[in-house]
Amino acid sequence: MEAVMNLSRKEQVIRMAAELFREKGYAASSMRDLAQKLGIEAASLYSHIKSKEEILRSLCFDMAAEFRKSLEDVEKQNVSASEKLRLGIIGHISVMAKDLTASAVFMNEHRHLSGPFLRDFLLLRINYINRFKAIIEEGTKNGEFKENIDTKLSVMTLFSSLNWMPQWYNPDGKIDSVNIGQQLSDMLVNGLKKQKA
Amino acid sequence: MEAVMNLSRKEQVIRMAAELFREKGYAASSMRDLAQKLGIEAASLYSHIKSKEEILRSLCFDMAAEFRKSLEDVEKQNVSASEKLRLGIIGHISVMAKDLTASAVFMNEHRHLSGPFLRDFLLLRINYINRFKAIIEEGTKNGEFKENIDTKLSVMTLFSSLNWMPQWYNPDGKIDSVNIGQQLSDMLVNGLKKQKA
DNA sequence: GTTTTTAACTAACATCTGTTAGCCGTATTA
DNA sequence: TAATACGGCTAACAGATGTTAGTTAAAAAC
Repeated sequence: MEAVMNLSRKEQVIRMAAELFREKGYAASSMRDLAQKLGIEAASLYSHIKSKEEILRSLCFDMAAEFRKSLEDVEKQNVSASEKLRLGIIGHISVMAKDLTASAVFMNEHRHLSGPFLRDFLLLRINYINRFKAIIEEGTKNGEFKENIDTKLSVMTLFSSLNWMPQWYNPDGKIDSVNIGQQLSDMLVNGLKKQKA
Repeated sequence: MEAVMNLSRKEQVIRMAAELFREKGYAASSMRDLAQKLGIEAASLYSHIKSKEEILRSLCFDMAAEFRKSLEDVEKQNVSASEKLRLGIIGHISVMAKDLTASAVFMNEHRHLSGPFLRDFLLLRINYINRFKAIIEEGTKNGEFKENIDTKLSVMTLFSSLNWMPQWYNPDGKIDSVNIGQQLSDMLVNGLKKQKA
């Protein structure tokens, strides 16, 4: 149970760091800034974390794991491509909505990961994207979507929309995350779907 | 005429800075890094620019001006809302394609502008977005688009897609910028357009 | 051919950076 | 009650940061 308390305080540090990184960016955030937000001295942070980058790593890879998990659940389902896409979008947005701050860091600050960690992160990311791409391709092959679609453009458009949400979405507003996922997928899918002219 | 040469060298500095800021981010880019890219000493940079932030300012505000100009040309035209949207999208992408590096900086690094400059920038930006929003609203009012659209979501989706382009678009690839704008607007507009069921 | 401009240099500044070492009070555990 | 771990502290480091001052060689303008 010491471990629990330890984690609890450590996660408090990480959460504050996430807020800071989101506001000012990773590189512009100093350990002294972070310490001040917590009301302690900079050196005291190192009782809880090993380095500044360790914080970024845990933020990025924890989010990546949640995104992955969410998509895996969707892939198991035996439904049409457009339905899979819809569920994938809603899942992604739900994961983001659970921690918008970490999501913003995940997507804006990951490039400050060093060397092999950055590499690993990018591999996870491209894998995730490719699995969405596969869903779209499945839809074009079985006739759900238009045949002359540029898959890369489509999937990048989808991802752009998803990834910028933390920048403008207000979780206290009138529109909740499932609703927003629903509308977004409607908007994109109906743009992709072959129309019965 | 001295001014011309001066500008020419100054712009060389700014261009290199744009590349650096894009790769590493503004905060993580040092003046010594920049100097090294140019083969000179850090202090020598100050013969050409007043400060690090001045570089960022000129990058951000120059791009903002070009976006604005492009949209103004479109607004003058007397065409349908969906056509205006199409032209606006193509215009935006064309401006970006003319300088993808500066575009990436414009959109990822503007937050490091200080105080009043950041404020001015954000005002320009929201104005630009609102003018796109107005086009979409025009379309919903005159029956071109579905009535039950969430305008904010739509315009944010559009912007996300546009703004992330510099991250993945390869200008040497097979698909040119007008083509991409065409496809993107097709994808979005046909998602918005009322469908003759 | 003298003056001016351009574009670079060296040296140095004050401050900020991430991080380590070693110490100490308080609360939990044995 | 003694031992341990938690969470903080101060002091300090070695290096990086943006920027200024003053200088100088070469090129352009007069």
